[in-house]
Amino acid sequence: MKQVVKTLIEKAAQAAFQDGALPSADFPEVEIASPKADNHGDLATNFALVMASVQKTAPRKIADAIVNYIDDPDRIIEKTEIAGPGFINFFIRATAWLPFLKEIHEKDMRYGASGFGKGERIQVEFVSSNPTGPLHVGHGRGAAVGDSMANILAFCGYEVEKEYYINDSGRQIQTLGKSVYLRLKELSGETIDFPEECYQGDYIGRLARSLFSDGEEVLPEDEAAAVEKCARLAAAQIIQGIREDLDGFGVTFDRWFSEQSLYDAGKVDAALVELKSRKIVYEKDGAIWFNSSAFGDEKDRVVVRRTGQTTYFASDIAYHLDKFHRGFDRLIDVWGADHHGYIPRMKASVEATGHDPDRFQVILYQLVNLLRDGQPVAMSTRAGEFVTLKNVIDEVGADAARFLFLTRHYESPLDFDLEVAKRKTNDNPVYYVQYVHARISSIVRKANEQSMGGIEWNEDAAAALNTPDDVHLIKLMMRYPEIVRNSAVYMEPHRITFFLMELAAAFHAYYNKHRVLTDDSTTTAGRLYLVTAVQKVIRNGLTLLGVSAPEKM
RNA sequence: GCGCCUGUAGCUCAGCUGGAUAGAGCAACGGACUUCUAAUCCGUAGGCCGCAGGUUCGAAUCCUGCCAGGCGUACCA
Repeated sequence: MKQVVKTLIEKAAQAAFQDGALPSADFPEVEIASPKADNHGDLATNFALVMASVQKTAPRKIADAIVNYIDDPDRIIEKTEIAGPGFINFFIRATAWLPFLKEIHEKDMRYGASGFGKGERIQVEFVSSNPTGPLHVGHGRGAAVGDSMANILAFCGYEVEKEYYINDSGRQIQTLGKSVYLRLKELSGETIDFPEECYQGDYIGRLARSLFSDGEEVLPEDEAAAVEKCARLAAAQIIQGIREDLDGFGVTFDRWFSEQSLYDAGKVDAALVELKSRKIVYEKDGAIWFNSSAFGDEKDRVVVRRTGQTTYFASDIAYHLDKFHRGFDRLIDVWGADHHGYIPRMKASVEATGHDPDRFQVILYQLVNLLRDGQPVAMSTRAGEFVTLKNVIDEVGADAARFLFLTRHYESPLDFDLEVAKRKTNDNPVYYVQYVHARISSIVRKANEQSMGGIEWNEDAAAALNTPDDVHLIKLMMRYPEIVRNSAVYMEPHRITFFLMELAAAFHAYYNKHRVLTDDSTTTAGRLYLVTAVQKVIRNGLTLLGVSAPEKM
């Protein structure tokens, strides 16, 4: 509809210019908006305002000229008004909306989809939590954002791959091995002094026990080898747990990428060689430094320590280089805000290795505060005492958790209240939205029981949809494809969430005001056609968010 | 100190990338279930959009400077 009106305006402006009613043919892009206030019409444009300076004419005069030259053969427009400083408001004839309803039914699961991405290859990397302990709520937010972002991009015609990067190499893994090893010694009766830098959580002890309780695995005598073995087994076990937790959250990956595999394939060395040949690393104080300050970072960064060990940054450079080598056009990393200091150096490394830094994007989500009834839940990672993501999902359910994570812009800190998440009221919008789907399912069931006719398009039935409430729902649903697209463009999944809440509110209001199943078969058919369209849009949106659309509640 | 994020109704948050009278939910108050699911709806009340300048037809939105909170500032990740 926006397109239709836009074309009408463009043609009108041309015609006005040819007739001399407008002095200049230098027209800007026509922008059509859906006004908030009903008395501002169904659609509106600020075209005349934007053009005022170029035309050197008062905005209202320009608006006048354009309105006069609008040629509307299909009589889509009921009337136009020039308002305020020079807005043109369009009032669309009620029946002109109906064809779009048909479109929703025809496109069905694909309504809202587009080819916008043109098959561009995007990799979304998210969670990528170190395999040194279970996931907590913060990771849940990253998982929800990353996963639905990937869904949305795929729905918009991008070719998307989801990846989890496993830091299964380096010092943290060593520390993990040592922690497990020491707990094992403890189990066998030794008293040991558990170092502060080791992982403190109870899960380390449980892990140690489970790994060696069946007697299949035996520790080598040599301590270094024993620690090494503990590290390997423990990391594998933890990753398995992470995978299961994410599975329970409805999050899956196309690929789990091991950091160690980069070393094994010599890719970290290769990346360092490449940096050397480009002369963007240098030696100082026995270490090798990456000249990231030349690419906008605030200082240079070490890639090889004095000890000869590479830093995580070195393998991260190699990793992202590898992503580009795999042919991705765009890389999106989803990180917690506590990593934001890492962005400039990663951007720098992308540029330094010869790639466009704009093709590497980071979604930085702010941290999650876990609450219960408004009171903070203690989350001491150091002491290893924290509520895991699994705990949260078990308590509130995956749907509620996922939806809640997406009810805020990711740049806004999130208070996640366990008690609110469990509530089945308007406090907790998941159920509010899912309830729409369940309610409509129920209506359809009832209609089938009473054989009140199918849900087919026919002109008479559609013509029964002539109240402002009918049109309001249709107009809302027509905005959905644009919402999805903007959600992809700006990488903001929460736009879908808010749209769903708005559509849900409109439906609930409609439901309370208008009976769908009536004595009049034409009206019934029309309304069934309308509400089942709503049902489809709700289901499509929830699907993008990774939330189920229940038939019953 | 420097960098990033945030500041909008009592609380939790939106605000379509500069548009018209700033919107929801919760909490408060008053209403609606013999009717398709009340996990719902209708109404009332609630605002110096952190503060001060600037940019222009027009600013919650863009720029500058302050103020407050969070995070970061390693040869940790």
